[in-house]
Amino acid sequence: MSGEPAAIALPDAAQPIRIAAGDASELLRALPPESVQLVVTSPPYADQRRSTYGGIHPDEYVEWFMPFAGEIQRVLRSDGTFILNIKEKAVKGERHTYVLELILAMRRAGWLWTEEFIWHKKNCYPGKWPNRFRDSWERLLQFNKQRKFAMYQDAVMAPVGDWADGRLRNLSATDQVRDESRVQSGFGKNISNWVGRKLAYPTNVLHMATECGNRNHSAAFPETLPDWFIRLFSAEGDLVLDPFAGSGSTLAAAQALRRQAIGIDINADYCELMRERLEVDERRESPVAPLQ
Amino acid sequence: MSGEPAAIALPDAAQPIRIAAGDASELLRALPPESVQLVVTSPPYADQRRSTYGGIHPDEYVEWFMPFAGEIQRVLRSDGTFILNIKEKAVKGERHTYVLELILAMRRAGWLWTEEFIWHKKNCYPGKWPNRFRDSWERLLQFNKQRKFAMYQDAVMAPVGDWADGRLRNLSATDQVRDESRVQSGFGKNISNWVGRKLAYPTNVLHMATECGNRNHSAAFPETLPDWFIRLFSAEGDLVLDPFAGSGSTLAAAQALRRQAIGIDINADYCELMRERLEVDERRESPVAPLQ
DNA sequence: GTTCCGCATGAATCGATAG
DNA sequence: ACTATCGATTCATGCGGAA
Repeated sequence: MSGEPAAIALPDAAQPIRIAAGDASELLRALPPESVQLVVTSPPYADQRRSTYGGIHPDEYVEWFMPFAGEIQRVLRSDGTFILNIKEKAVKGERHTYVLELILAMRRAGWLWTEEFIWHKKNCYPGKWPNRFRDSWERLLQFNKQRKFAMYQDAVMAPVGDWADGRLRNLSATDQVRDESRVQSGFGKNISNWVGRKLAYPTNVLHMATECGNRNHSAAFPETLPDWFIRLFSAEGDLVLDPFAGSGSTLAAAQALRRQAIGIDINADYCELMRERLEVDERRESPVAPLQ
Repeated sequence: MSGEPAAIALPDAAQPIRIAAGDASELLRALPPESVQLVVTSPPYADQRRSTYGGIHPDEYVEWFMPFAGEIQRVLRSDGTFILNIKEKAVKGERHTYVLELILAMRRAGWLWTEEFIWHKKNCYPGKWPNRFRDSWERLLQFNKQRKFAMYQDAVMAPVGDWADGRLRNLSATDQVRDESRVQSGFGKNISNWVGRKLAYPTNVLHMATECGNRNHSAAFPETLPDWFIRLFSAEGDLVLDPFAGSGSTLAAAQALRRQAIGIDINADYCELMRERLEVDERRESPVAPLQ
């Protein structure tokens, strides 16, 4: 909890991951312009997580967010990408419009709204209401500064079809279905399982379960999500930024993929948890070796 | 092609399906207010289908659409629902904002934007672009006049979960996966397969393949889609409206579910095809019996 | 080592109740 | 009237413990 850096510095080979506690719209001013290749973030949703964050009223959400967008625009490279995970909540029986307003405000500020990916959450929150089903999807908004941006489509190709053609390994029904869902989603870590399978490009719908084993953070999004976007929109050594780093999933994915990364969170305790998770010690020249 | 009715009349028991050729914003004036329980429609997309429809420029889409919305608002019952299938196209590398603007305009006109369902198209159109993946989803916007509306949630419950708990029947891998996908989608026709399974409410993400054998219509959406919404938001005998009826999928689903229905399309040839598909003869008291 | 079962746990939402 | 808090509802997932 001690020794929080007062400002952020650019990562380097010796210290590829930097973590800072504070307000991203202020801390980012220390970064040079056009220094970040990719921003992947999931800001606090409106009126959610009140206990840990301030809690932003839906009607004030756009006004609250745009200063962050402004600094992100400044530090983002011209061929860089900004991925924003967000979903409007239901207010008085209606979906609130602040996300729509946010997209329009971003365009007025000069951003291009390139694409909207759908994150289909297979294990969404349960519940039953007289006028509504469970909400099982969120938006992943892609913004860019230019029409041409860096995109590495081959890095996210996924195997197709073979789960149904008899070459499937002899698994339990549960594992077979899980295997199938992994294939459908386009996510999976064990590349060796994919040898000999035909690869295809994914679509703009991503199937992923939310993270259950929450690492002392109320809203971790699964590491496979930033992993996918980091592979798609950056190369090794590129700098990735998450201005609302939370539990550090984006940083962990960036670290595993050998990208440099900066994580910022208003909550100093979360920053400390992230440093532990990533084994980052900002006081040293290089990451601390695992203790055991 | 002869004998097009000049106006639409309310369906009745003898003639539960009515089809009219013309501009829905004009023809609907013949209907009494608060007479329709559910509207399910997929209007021409912006700048698409220019050969068959007029082709609406994205920048003028909201202005073009709102007169239809106005008449729909008039004829819709106060506890009725309006389901609008739409998706913005990419223009100059960006997603166009006319759908967002449309939602805001609908709210200004007094509609409640109750929910946004996602239609995940499993077999979306193939293709590859340097800066974009295949678009495999569309919006299904739900609008209402009041916070309280008719909703029959039990009518769309689907079996769940059992693939994971060991009670699964001893099926081949392919059948198991197919079974699972049917469960996920919440759609399925063979009710007998569901006996003894636990039912659960679906979510707001619908998994459906697009219709392949398009019936001489450039953008048929699958009949299972209107089928689902008709079961969810109407009861037997209720009146369903599709002001952009196209190939008649909404009418066919309504007919099969014993709802009354009105279909309107600007294209008289499509109306004739619909009458053939549904075996509707507006000149008689009752539907014509199949010829063979 | 596997497989199976039970259980806690969520970026939720509505309606009622209380201030 | 308007806002804040609480209880009830519900299900996919991952974990631990047991067979």
